[in-house]
Amino acid sequence: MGRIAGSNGERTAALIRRAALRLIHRQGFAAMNLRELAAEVGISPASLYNHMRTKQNLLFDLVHEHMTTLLAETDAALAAAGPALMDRLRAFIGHHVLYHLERKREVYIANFELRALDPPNAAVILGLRHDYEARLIALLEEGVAAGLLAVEDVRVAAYAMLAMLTGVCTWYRPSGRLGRDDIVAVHIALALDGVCRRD
Amino acid sequence: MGRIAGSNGERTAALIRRAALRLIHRQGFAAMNLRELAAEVGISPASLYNHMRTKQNLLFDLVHEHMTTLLAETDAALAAAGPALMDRLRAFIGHHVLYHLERKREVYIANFELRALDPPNAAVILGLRHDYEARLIALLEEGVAAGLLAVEDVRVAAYAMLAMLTGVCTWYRPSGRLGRDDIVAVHIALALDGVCRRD
DNA sequence: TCGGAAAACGAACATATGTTCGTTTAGCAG
DNA sequence: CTGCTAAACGAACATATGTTCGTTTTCCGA
Repeated sequence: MGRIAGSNGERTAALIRRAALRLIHRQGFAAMNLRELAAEVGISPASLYNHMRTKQNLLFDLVHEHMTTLLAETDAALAAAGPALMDRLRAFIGHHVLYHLERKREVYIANFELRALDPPNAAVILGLRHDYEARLIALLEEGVAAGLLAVEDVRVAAYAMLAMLTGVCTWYRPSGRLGRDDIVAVHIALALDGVCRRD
Repeated sequence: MGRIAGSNGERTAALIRRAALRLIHRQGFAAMNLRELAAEVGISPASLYNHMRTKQNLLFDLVHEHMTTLLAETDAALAAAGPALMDRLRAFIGHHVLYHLERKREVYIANFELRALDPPNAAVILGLRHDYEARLIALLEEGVAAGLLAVEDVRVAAYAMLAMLTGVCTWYRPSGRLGRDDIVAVHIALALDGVCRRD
């Protein structure tokens, strides 16, 4: 059997990436085998190698694209927000939650399959993650300096906020009770004001 | 070669569990192979089966013991706190963070290796997790009813709080800059009051 | 139109991996 | 002391898995 009529490299590559995201998200990278991935795409295991170098490289590509997209979109959202610090902080939170609602598979994989990356690949991703965290840390520091925010430790606060905001990935279902805007609003309120009533 | 002088069933079983926690935490359950585990313990792969039924069962035992311990300790902490709602809420948060600092490997595994459990095993663990979440949801509902708390959605708020509080597992190092009590205090403040300054 | 690149396939390889089996030795109850 | 059980071992099995190879067929630029 040779090349199949109507086959198209770019389309097949996209199918592979989408199926890989599903499978890795459901079972984890180590538990996803390439025969299963190939079956999902509808090609033979050998054919996967027309579109990727190795299994490890496939994971790296998926995570790397996600991280660069996240960074670029975040900067765009910050630039689009008003100049006031609280507006930019709200923009950061809102964008983070929305992005994580829409691309929860990518986010989940990027967060929890870091250990499956080869050390050099992991270092690249950790660098990008560090850049992302730096955006929030800078906002918090600016807010504290301006007297708008009160946190005992900026770095820990940033990590805690990110953990909270990223948590939506683990339970969100598009068919759920709340709409996206509701979820965004709840998280902005929680991050800024906590659960206690303000009088 | 037969039984080794000084060998002891209970001690070996404990060594296996401890080594398994380390390896699963570092590499993930699917990526941990039993030859590596056996080498870490200092026995042969075949000998593992004197202390466990299957690899799957080992994971289930680890997660199950963690969840039942967490539930029992939480109830004890709540019972030991004062009767006022805010005292109990602070006790829940404080205990959660402390427990997660001290047993971050168990927590990480219980949260992120659920998908590696067989469906019947996973159902048991999900039930225990649901019980745990119910403790916090009940506290939040009581606080809202009493007018002490203000959250738009109790269930989402509980999930968000748990995600934030559990996040410490991903970055905490005992040798780090902050002591445990500092970290607990920061998280209680963040969960209750958020990052905004209160005047 | 025609030849090379692209994109698929079946088959196989080398290795990894969970598990079992038979055997052997140490500990301990009677 | 004796025999049963606990706890270890080496060896092997059956299967799974990432990857490569040679081949075949389609697409497309020259």
